[in-house]
Amino acid sequence: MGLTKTEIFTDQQNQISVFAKAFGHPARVAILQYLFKIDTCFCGDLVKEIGLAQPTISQHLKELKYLGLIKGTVEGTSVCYCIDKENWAAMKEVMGDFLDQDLPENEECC
Amino acid sequence: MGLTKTEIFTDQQNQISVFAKAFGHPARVAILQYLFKIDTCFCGDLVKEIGLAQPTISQHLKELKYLGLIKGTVEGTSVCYCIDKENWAAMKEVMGDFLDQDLPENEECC
DNA sequence: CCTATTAATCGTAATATTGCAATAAAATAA
DNA sequence: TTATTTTATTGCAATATTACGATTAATAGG
Repeated sequence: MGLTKTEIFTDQQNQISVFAKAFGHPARVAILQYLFKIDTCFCGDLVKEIGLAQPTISQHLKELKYLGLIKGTVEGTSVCYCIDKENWAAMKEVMGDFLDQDLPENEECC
Repeated sequence: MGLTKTEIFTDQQNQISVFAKAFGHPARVAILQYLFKIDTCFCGDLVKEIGLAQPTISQHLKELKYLGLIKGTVEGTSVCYCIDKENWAAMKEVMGDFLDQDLPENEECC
């Protein structure tokens, strides 16, 4: 056990949870917010910005890259990171459909 | 180690990650979607709907209740669950601020 | 070539999460 | 009171995640 039973859920439900899990750590939230704030590629030292060890940041970046939310292009000895706009928009649609669900006012409800 | 360093992040970043973590499991996504679909309190057997063991569902419900996303009121031997509309709206605002960040078209970017 | 610089990977320890059997608790019905 | 029904809790095993030291690429500049 300890293993999520993905097979009993819909693709949509699994997709939502995979994206949500990516945002489920403040370091990844901070990385993404920083890339948005910088508003261009960031080819500097993300480790200094966030405050975790370099291997830890690298690991978080890897996850975000794997999901396609960020892109990384080699620029000399450093790597340039930025938000993948298309994939971010696609993710937003999936998450939006889930979050923007609405309930009519129902007075019979608890 | 193995412990998230929440103290180095902002309250907002931690809040986003806590909500995201709640959606980071397909069972919790499924539970929430079902409560939205039912569109009223659900006082039936959520275990049959989702397909996990009763203690597992109970645990997921506990987490969602702890975050305030759902309410549960005792109704005889069973419990009535529904979305907490106010808290859901508050959560949506926090997550929305994060997800709806936008980048202007920047051709100098990678 | 050698030496910095920067980022990725490996290995590992600590903690967290998931899932369920067994059990307990709470309310109803007989 | 004694079942019955429904949900919560406990305890535990399996897996996942987080973090970082040590090491390994990969590139740039002598």
